[in-house]
Amino acid sequence: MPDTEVDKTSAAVDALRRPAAAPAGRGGRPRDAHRDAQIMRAALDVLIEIGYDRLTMDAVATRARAGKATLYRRWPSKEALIAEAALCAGADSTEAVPDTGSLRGDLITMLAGAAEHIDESHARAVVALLPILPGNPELAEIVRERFLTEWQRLLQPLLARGRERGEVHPDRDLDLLALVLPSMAFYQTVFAERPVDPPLLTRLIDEILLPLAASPPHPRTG
Amino acid sequence: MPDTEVDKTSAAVDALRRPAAAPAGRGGRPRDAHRDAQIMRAALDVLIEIGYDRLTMDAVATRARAGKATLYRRWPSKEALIAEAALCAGADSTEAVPDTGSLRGDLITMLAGAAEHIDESHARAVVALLPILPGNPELAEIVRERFLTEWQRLLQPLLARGRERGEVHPDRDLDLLALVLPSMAFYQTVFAERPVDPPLLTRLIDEILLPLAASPPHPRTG
DNA sequence: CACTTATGGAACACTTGAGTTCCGGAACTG
DNA sequence: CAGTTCCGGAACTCAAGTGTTCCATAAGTG
Repeated sequence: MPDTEVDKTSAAVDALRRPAAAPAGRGGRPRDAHRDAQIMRAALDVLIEIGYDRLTMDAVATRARAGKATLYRRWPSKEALIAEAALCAGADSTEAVPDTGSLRGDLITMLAGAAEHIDESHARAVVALLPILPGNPELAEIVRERFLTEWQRLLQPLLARGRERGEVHPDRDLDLLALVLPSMAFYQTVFAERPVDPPLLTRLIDEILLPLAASPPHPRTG
Repeated sequence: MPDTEVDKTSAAVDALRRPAAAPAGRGGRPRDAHRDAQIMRAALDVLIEIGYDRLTMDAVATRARAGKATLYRRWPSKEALIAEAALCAGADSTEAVPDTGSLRGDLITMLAGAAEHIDESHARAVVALLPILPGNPELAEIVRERFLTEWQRLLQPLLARGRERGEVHPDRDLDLLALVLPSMAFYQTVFAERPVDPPLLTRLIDEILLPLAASPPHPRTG
């Protein structure tokens, strides 16, 4: 898990883990930290392929070329491993806020640069995690908050600057605006099986977000 | 399952069922057809509360006040029962296409009249069903197609008429337009836990769909 | 070197839940 | 009436999968 994560998520991830390896200096084989990421990557792949219900720890261990005991030395349960794997699937962006001179340029630049963590597999991982959320309210809260805030944190600075430039109508609710792209992208991921690739995002920006941002609410022209 | 369903879904539902009860006339107690709907209602409730992973046939039977054998006389497996329950959760609307004289009026009237099947529990049921879709491509296809087409079938006639009235810009792609509301409603359901109630829908219509419909794509005013 | 900890693979324990069968009673036919 | 099918509740079967333990080997410390 990258160390730029918010405290709340770090605490949640800690709660998903077993006690750490033996401290250095006592002798003994050191724990290979790379294995954690490899195991989680394998877990995520299996999760996306066959879903949470059919996923077994045996399958994850085989995929990761690890012993099952290696998995259980790190995570106390299947649920904990899968939860952490899905939470870590999309790293936070450390992109600087672009300033291309136009809202369209900013949006396209930002989303191109942030392709890694709006990667479709993140959305699929979250979808695959949805079924266990009813039984785990803390995790549900973190997943929801994280998924909601990620896109919004990316989009709101751009929309705000667009408003200053006069590209976003002054009466526009930026919170609501920032929901449009993630909503449509997520819907595509879940239902349309259309890859959320740069051409699609560009189309959504051009045909949906930009015209909407520039228009006033409640046009009532009809 | 209402008999207005498309053939594909009916075939899919038939495939989810065990052979029917003994034909009438042979004597023996008749099967109570009301129990089917009651059992599925119970299944849906449990599904939404605790998710597919934790749902047990015992829990559904208890909730439905039925014997487990009663469930298995109708459905061959847990998966089949849950799949049919979720598919039937939202009945198709038989609403007439409203004509209020304005796109806004049409949208609000249609969505108010169709509240039953855009009920949030339908979306939650579909979400809860997502985990079994990777292992069941036919069902996945039906769920996706059905969920996609339902809102679109409702919205497209209204948008088309709006275009005739000059309320929808002639360059507007109606397929894409018809995706905006369902996308945002679904996102709210899954992540924001905000009830998709008439005030929210009205707000989405006023602040998102109507201004968007009236505006041309690619404004490039920035 | 002895001692320690981590590893993968295998064997193991056990419980949970899907699915099946049984049975007394209910609801039907001829 | 006898025979038939459905019902709910209970008992049952069994295997799959979670989670645990074992062990030879590997990778460290002092």
